[in-house]
Amino acid sequence: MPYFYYKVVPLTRISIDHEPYFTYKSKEEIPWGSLVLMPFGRKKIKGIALEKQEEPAFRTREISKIKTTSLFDPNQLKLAQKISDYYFTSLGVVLKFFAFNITKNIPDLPKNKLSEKSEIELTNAQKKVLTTIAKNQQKKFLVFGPASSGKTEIAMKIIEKNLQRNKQSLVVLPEIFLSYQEIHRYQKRFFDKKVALLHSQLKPSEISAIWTQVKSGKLDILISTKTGCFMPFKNLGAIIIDEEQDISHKNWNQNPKYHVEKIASWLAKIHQAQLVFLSATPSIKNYWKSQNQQDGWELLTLPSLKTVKIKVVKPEIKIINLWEKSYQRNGDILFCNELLANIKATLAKKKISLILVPYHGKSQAVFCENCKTALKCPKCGTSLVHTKDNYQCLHCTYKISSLTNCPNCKSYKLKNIGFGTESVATEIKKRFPYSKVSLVTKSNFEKNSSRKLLFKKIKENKIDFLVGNQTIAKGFDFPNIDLVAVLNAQRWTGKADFKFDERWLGGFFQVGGRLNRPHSDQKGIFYIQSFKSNLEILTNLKKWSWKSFIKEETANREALGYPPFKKIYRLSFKDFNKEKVEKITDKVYNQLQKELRKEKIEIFEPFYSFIKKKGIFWNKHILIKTPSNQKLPILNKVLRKLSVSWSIDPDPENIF
DNA sequence: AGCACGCCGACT
DNA sequence: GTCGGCGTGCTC
Repeated sequence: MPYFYYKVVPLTRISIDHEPYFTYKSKEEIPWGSLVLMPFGRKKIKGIALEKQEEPAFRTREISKIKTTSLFDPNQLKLAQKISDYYFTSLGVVLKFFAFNITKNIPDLPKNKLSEKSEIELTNAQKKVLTTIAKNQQKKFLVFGPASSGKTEIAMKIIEKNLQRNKQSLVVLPEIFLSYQEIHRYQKRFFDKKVALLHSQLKPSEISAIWTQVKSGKLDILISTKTGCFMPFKNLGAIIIDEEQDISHKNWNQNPKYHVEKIASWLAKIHQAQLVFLSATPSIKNYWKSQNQQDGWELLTLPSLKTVKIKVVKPEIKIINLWEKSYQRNGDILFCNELLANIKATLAKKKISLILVPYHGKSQAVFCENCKTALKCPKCGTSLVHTKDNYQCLHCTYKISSLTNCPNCKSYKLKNIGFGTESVATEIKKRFPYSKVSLVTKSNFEKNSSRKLLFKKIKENKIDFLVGNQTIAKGFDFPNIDLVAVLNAQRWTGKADFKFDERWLGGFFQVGGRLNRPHSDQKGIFYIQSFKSNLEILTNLKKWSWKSFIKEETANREALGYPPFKKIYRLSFKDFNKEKVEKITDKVYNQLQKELRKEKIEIFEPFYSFIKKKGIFWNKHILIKTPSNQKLPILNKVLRKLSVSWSIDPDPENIF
């Protein structure tokens, strides 16, 4: 029986300098883009079969099984190719992100039960923004507007236009479990359309249902995290990226270290789709690019709605320097007197106080009074966190019973230093015994049932205090939260990373934006307690002006040679053998210096990552700085030659 | 991830 | 010369 020969991409890590295609034979004909199983080396792995080939001169092996026919379409391959080139990751590894697990029995999409079509009349500013977007289909738009300035309304209007043209829309949100209230708005508005929600907690059959409808073009709107970009859109008309600055738009923990901004721009180009980014606190880089109309970016600014009809007042912002206050405190370092008084007043009004604490668990660290050391993770060397029932490492899976003695000197004199979310909740309960305190953790917020219960309680005013980590603050958008307090804000300072201030201050703007929602009678107060004296950048917060911070910070970036003024590459190498890590990173550093000496390229000596040893791995980085907006084919060539054990991030979000 | 191959140092 | 250790590159 004659064989058919196919070009196949094995879904595995292959040197990026090597051709990603291999030729396999098959007795059956295979449709383009099918997921197959085949032998590769001594293992059996998955691959994507592409075009038919002539019989080659070399030996070929046989495809063992066809798993899913036509799992990929040519547009997806085109996008994967782009990602592979830009992020120095082999095509096979990139294609894994597109290889959704499609089940045999595909259910129908769940019906949308909501049905309130609430349309708001647009302001002139919103109308102007919409006409500009409609006129320039090729551009990347950054819509910059403060909280409650009507950015979502812009997104919904764009989606509506695309529905009329029979085109699909993709809405990308950061961490979906923190965006439930936003998702609700889309579902309500488009109750009579096919809207699907894609996230990591769905069952394979549910993902298959979405995948099928995206591919057939039946699905109108896909609301998703960044993974939504890998779906097989039939006729994509618009991509909306909400909370453009959010860190979860970056795939930081695995290769390729992609950012949704890049993926979305390529996807938009392939489909000739509109591309719009929304933010109240845009990233320095993208704001600068849009302001200067670089790389196809365009800036659109929305004024606050207060200038129009809905009155939105900025929250009252109080910044407390705890050093100045500490001499007048009555043994109280958790809340200063002024904050305590306001908490009491909020409680009396039956409104909610949202208390944000930088540490998880019961303390900042666990300290042994006998040998005077803090309990450390034996694998990572970082402080262990005391939670409900154990001491655990936040960087790996290490945990020990909290009933233990000191692993160092066997003493039982273990003491909690400072406070964490759990101890603050306990303390509030102690001081206000009749109040209802709710401890919000990522895990109880991620669970659908517990989140719904919590939201219900909040709406019914059955909660007085919400206590949690700052990262969960953006999940709360309720009119009855009257006070927000950030305790020990200085915890977040001190790391000299280039995006540090942007993240730190941006977090406060987002938290503050939860107060004084439109149509509410909130008289929100926003407290920030801090021990640090570097409070200068907080003046921007007092002014409630992200724009003035951007101006300051852009000047810093330019002076210090950071993005967007310089481009940074971060090369990382990890291994369980410390000597090997040091030897190899030194060798590559010298090699890079030799090969790139003549170019306008700065190479920085290898240095250990912020967490020197993560689990069993030692981790070292090499930084490369180049002029931005300049193609450097030589650098590209050199980086492509690095061995597969290196990880390359061409736009790192942090350096250490 | 595991294996072949090739370069280089040590040794009968 | 030859054995073997290890680093590098390949896997249709």
